[in-house]
Amino acid sequence: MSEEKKFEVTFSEEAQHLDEETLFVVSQTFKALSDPTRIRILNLLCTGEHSVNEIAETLNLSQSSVSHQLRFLKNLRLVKYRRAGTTLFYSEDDEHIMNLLKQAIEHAAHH
Amino acid sequence: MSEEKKFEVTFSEEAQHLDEETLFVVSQTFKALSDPTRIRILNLLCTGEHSVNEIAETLNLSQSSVSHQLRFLKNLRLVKYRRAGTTLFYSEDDEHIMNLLKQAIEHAAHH
DNA sequence: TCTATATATGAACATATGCTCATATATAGA
DNA sequence: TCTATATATGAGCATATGTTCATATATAGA
Repeated sequence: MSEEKKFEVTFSEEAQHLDEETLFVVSQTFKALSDPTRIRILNLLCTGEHSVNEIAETLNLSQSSVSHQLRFLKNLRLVKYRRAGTTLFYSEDDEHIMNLLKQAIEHAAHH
Repeated sequence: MSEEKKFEVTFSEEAQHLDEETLFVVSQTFKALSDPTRIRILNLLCTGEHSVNEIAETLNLSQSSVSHQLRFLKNLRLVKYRRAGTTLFYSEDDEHIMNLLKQAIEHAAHH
């Protein structure tokens, strides 16, 4: 059985002013979540940390492709890594954004 | 003062199985939210319905560009429209996804 | 029907994106 | 230091994306 958690999400009903920087950050964040490969990687990282090769093998992707995408996600601080010898274990680094992803998956899966 | 609302968001802690269709829908949805122009349009529609020209003038965009983007958003059922003579009033059509956008904006604006 | 206004559409173009391939870098062990 | 393993990186390429421009369509009124 999967454990469940509840989050309280508060936001304004009105349109918010969008300055250049906020607009850029929001668009970049959603861009990160708009690619099937990155979605699969992040969804896998929901289960805990994984090395680059583990990710590549589990998702049937090339090592290079995974590494490129992890760099992308790391630049946006959506993932982080821990080194153990020559192996890098990647994991989530933004609980809030991961919640957005999970919400979208549930929304899509149930409709 | 802006009115506030609270939503309870429930989701699994575990990675969810992602079938092809869910993956496609999720990526398409986030792709819709990954472009600054579409974000600005959706953010404006948070304040209620607006005609194409109103949107174009308010956001300083070309009529053509707005129309193209609205078609994109309409195909994904994120917006809908109501006709009044020759004018089309567009408005939100997916409360859940709009909530994701608002959450992301708040997240970005407060960091 | 003719005209004006509002919106939609398609082509063309420049830029962005994601992948592969080859290779570079980094760490650990012999 | 030499080798093996793990990961990162850059170039090149095919495709996707967002805008503009010109034009088409649709509705209302005279």
